[in-house]
Amino acid sequence: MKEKIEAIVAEALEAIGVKAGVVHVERPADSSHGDYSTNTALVYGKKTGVSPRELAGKLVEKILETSSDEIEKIEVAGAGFINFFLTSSALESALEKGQTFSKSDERVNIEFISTNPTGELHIGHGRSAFFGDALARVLTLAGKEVTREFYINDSRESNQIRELGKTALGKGEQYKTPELEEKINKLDFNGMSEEEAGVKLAHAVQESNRKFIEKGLGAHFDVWYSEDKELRASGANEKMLERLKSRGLTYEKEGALWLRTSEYGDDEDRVVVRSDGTMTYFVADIAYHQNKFDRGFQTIIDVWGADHHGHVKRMQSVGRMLGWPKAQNDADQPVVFIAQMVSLKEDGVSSKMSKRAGNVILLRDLVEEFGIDVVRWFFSDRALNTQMTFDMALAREQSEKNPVFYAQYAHARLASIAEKCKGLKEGSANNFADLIKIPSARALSSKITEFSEVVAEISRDYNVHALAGYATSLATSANAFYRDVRVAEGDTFNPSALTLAIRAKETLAETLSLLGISAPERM
RNA sequence: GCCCUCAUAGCUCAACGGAUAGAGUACCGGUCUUCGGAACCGAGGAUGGGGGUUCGAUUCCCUCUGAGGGCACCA
Repeated sequence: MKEKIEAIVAEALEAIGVKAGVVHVERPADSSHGDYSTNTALVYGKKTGVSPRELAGKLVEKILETSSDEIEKIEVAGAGFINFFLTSSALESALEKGQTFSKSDERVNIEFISTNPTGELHIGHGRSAFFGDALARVLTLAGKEVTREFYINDSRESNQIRELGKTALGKGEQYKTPELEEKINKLDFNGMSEEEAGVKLAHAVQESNRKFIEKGLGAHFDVWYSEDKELRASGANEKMLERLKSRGLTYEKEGALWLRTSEYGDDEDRVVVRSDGTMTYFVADIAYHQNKFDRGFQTIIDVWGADHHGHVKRMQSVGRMLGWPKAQNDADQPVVFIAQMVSLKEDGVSSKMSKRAGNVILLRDLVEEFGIDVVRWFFSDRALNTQMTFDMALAREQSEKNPVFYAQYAHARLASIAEKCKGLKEGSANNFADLIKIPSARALSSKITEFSEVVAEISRDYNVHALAGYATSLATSANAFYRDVRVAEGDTFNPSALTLAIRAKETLAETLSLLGISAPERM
């Protein structure tokens, strides 16, 4: 419906001789401003030298010429806004139709979490984990072909694997935690080199992380990409290096080989081969992204932690260097999302989470204490770039009054009503048009039809946290409806009210499911 | 020193450059013979400072202050 209004406005704009550009139609916060509203006259008034209200008047006149049975009323309001009020039949058919998303042949690869196989996931990983997972769900629903990918930094030539190996052999302390020690004690590293021991231990760590991600977090991956196997052993790294060299993109300095990234937008050039002859991780990273394009993905999304933001520029300069295509919205590739840091608050004092200081909170512990639904909600209801502070005491205190329960409760209540109606007789006719004369019933209907718009918008702007906000407001609308309209009365039920209640329940469940959160029938 | 984020109500967070800046929580007051009260209704309470662009700025630009992160031949 929103697209339709946008088309109507754009058409009217053109009809009165204004060069059609982008037209924005939105849902006004205040329902007295209609179902949809547009600021088109304000935006184009200036360009055409006409006052916004005058232009709005002309547009409305034009729109009214081709009367639509979907629009009940159009009005010009405020500085020049045009407000649209839908007819009950338009609302009803939008409600029945549900969400429709046309299949797109856009192939999207989204890589997230990708923790090193040197330790467990901590709360900092929660952000990228839940953001990536929910985004993948949204994009899939929006019709895109999505591949979820996890990159395993397990190259036996990397320093971290060597360090891990040293620790395994008792020659080092790096990455040592009680959990890691437990793993070391269970494994046999007899006669192994540091490298071999590192690979073996990394494999064990990765395996338990994978289990936790799938079972504990409920996030699944289509591809677990092994750097050691796919890039090192396969020779892809070497091949990439040769390609860079042969195209004259590298040069030698101080015994090392440098890549000319600064000529493509980076702050400085980067080392690709150290003076000892080994390749840096950067080569693998380049080869990896090239491989994603080679596999046929048009959009490559990376979700990284804030500590990796410095890599964005160099990676995108490589994109320009190698001619990687732009993303659909003309963004540089790879498209990178940075999850801001999680800081801790203990006894009212903020502190940085640091492994050395021993104040790391594992994601596992959080899930065990609060349950996956609460944790998912907590990490998903705010924008990715907010620097969230995690107050353990506050989380504990608020877990019982967490907004996630509010949404789940509304769902359970609607489920209970639907269940109850199964044993009742259909009551006297009460059609939809009559039902939505009740403001809260109309508001709920409208809110339900907003679902597809929320999904469409997130698939464009990637603001996944809008889902939580939508779930809350849908629950609020459902509660208001519950207050005003009785679905079951005595031994009969109101058919159109029941239909509305069921649609609300389904939509709430679907929204929660996009967030990876359960929608219980009873609580 | 350079680069990236961020600064909104007591607290945790929202707001394609638009209409009276919204929620939750906390505090205060009210609803209630419950299709499930984990509910509903109401009140008070906010854009860090200073410039600029605009018909209009929380949003864009400059600057100051404050917070976090990054500036390796580690990943």
